[in-house]
Amino acid sequence: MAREFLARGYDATTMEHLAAAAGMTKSSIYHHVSSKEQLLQLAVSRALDALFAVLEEPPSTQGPAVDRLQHVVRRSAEVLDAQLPYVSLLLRIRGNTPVEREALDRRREFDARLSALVQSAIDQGGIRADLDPRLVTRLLFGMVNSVAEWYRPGGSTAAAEIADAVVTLALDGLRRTSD
Amino acid sequence: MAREFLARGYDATTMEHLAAAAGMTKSSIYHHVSSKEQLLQLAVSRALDALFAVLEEPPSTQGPAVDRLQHVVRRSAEVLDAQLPYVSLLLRIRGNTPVEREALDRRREFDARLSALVQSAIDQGGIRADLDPRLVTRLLFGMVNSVAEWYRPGGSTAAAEIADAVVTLALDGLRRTSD
DNA sequence: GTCTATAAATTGATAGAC
DNA sequence: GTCTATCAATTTATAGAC
Repeated sequence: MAREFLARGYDATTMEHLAAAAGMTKSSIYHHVSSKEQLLQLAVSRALDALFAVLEEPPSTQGPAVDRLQHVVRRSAEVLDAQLPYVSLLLRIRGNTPVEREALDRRREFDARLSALVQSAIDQGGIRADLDPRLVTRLLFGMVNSVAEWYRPGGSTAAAEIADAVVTLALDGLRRTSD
Repeated sequence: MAREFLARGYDATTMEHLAAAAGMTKSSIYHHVSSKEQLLQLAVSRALDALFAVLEEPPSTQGPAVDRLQHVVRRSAEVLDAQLPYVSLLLRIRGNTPVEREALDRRREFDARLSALVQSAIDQGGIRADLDPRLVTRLLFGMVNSVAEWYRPGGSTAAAEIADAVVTLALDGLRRTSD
């Protein structure tokens, strides 16, 4: 279901598309859900729940902020892998309807939590202080989220490799490492 | 026009929306263009032309690959600033129609050029060699492109500051710089 | 070039049988 | 729970006057 939205985008996916993919007719779908928008609601809630859960994991709540940040970055990439269609849907929301706007509100709350984490890491001297924390947060998780644009589970690139690359690139950069 | 698409997304923007924004009626628009999809065509072509132009600028074609890469990253961020609605539209294309698929083809060609540049930088020892070049390219320009999700010209963050932050973060990373 | 219709197709959703 | 209609609204696009 969310796979159909992933392929074409929410607006371009019709109930007819969903019905064909589910092997039933349009009207049968309405026996299970009340509207197309409710499907969107369910999907983005699933994504948001998974993302917020990362913030509650012990490694995200204990220890130096840099380590916690690193853990959140890595786990966010893994959530993207495990919940790809749902997270993609969330990332593409524009706020066109009440349901979308509520999802955007929750997402902004999540982003604020990330931003606070980056700020803590700076305050503790764990990461460089010469860049705007808000900007760093956006670029860092923009990089993580961009994975949703091309990653497909089961492809040639494993989720763990991606998570490692993101963390390495974000923390140490591309510059030739010593030598 | 492309601003309307930027706000709601292409599919969710109706000819009525465009007409209201342009201060005329729906039918008047059809005096200037032949279809809604032609508007998309014009917009994404503009974005692609601007991006490909960056690759032809002398600093992109001369000198060490790292420097050329750095220039392309910085200029791509600037194109995003100057052509935000058009580039956003391009980035959101899913390939639902022939026009969209053609745009995706051109974009893939652009991505291949970027990937070749990253490969050169690795070959010349300008950037670390322990990460997959294809993956690095995707993450690097995923970070650049993610700026389209939140950046609005005239806001508090200047285009130059963003371009600097992207280059710094990508090349040197977040880790506390010496000391 | 812009307007008022209006056509033609698509699409989200419902009614009611089985 | 799934089906066959079918509705009602939306929306892209056209016709033709001014």
